[in-house]
Amino acid sequence: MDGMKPEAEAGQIALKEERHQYILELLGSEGRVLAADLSTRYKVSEDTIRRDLRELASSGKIQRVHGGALPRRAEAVPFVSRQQIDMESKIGIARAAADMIRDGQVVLIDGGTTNLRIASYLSRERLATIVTNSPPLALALADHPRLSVLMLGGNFVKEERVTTGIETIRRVESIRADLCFLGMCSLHPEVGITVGDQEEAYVKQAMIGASTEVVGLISLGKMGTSLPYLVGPASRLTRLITDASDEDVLNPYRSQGIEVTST
Amino acid sequence: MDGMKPEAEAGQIALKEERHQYILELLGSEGRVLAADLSTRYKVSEDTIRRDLRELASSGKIQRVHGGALPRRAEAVPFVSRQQIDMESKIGIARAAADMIRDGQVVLIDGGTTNLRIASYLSRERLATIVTNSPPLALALADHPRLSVLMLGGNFVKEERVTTGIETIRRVESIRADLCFLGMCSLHPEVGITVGDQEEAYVKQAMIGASTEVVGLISLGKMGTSLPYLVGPASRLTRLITDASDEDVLNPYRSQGIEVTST
DNA sequence: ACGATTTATGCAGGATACTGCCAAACTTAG
DNA sequence: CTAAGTTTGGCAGTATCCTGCATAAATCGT
Repeated sequence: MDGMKPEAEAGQIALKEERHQYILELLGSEGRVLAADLSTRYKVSEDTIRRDLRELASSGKIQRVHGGALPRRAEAVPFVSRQQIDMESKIGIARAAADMIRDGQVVLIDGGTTNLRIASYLSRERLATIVTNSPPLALALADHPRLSVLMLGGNFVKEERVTTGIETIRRVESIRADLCFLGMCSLHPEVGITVGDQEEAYVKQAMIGASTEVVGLISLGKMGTSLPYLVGPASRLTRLITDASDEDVLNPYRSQGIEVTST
Repeated sequence: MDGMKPEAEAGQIALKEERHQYILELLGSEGRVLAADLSTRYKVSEDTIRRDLRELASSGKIQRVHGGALPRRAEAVPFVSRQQIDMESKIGIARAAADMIRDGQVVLIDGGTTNLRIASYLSRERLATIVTNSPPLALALADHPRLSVLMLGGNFVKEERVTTGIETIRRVESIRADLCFLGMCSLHPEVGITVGDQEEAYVKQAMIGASTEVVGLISLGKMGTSLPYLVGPASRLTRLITDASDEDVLNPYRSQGIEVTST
């Protein structure tokens, strides 16, 4: 009532969007931000900063940690231990994906740790044909009583645990699938679907072409990022299953005609 | 701007996640880390470092050891298989088989639990091409640094964890291998090599035909038995590796011109 | 212009997380 | 075996976080 702008003088950041922008820049240059530090810097309470950070984190722009935030790093862990990362979200996504499969369908399933989890949530009553280039997935389905599993051969890429190459592609091209679950390394509304390996990109392209419906499974952390090799535009997906819930993140996909399921 | 690596501000690391990231990087570049060293480096107590290491270890990202930690490359997928059967004998057989492989060779390896063990005993220096219809074997080789792995596609037989069918056979027929390790379900000097599945029998036939040398791996308990589907006469084998040592059991094979290695 | 609805912010509290210290148990090396 | 170094689990202090609520600013509809 008294002073219109309590402390916000020239040079001080008073608006939320401005702070967000600035936090991102700072994160880019310093590699880390602390909640307490930001609070004194912008002359706002720590609660406000925390809200800012929470918001930025929920739209996937930063990685929130106790005490502040870090830039979202590309995971430097090419091991099996990726399975542990984001467990919670992957479970939700995988379960939603498993529920999409109907009796009698032919389903293409790509590699990746999220896709691997689909196996756990497939109803044991389900009768379908699963086609995959992921040996771990085939193994995970070995205990399922009614599924028929077709393993796609090819060169085995150790890091990703999938097969690739012309052999894999040829075989995929001779299939007509109802459904395809594509493992997403990264997805960006404008850039599209991208991966870190050229061979894998070709395989994914073939899978997209072979299937009526193409479903992308992607956790929040990978949205809005991109990698060197392009698979295709995001619009090649007919559906997106994700744990992201921020409308600003999801709407760009909806406007491209992609059905979005948020778990 | 170049020197913005974490090292530059090692004394100021305040966030847990930051330390974690840094520890992983350090582990990647130095090959090991010491708790006491990390403590002075980050200016936190050793207790905190130990907690960090414990946490990283429990999520599978590092291997905790007394005094510090090591990278965790050698750890493979948590196989939940029942390979306990005949452990002792299978280890000896698998080790002898692994020793047969030479640099530059193309090696066909069939499914089966004994064959799977070959992966563990393959020298990490060995440079060769492994062709297999066993997804578990391909996975077991994923941590090997120098091998090239070709996965044979086909219908996945859940009980045996191998691929079969015309697709598998066609692909095998287009290969010229130096060596072939055949998993033996049962072997009889007169009846020959037999298995419990027709499709598998065809695949094994193709493998025998595609390889210069054919090695049968068989534990004592399976010798002298037979199953419904014939792969071919015992004489199709050029070598037999077994834990049987009874001359009466082995001589019938020797007299067919088969080299016999008893472990 | 006015009140009503929405949005942003700050504050209080209870809950949670992180850290350092300590004692007991354990490991490693002589 | 002992001795030194290491690890673990419990404890307490502090910092950080979240929830709900109240206030202030901004937006909106009439």
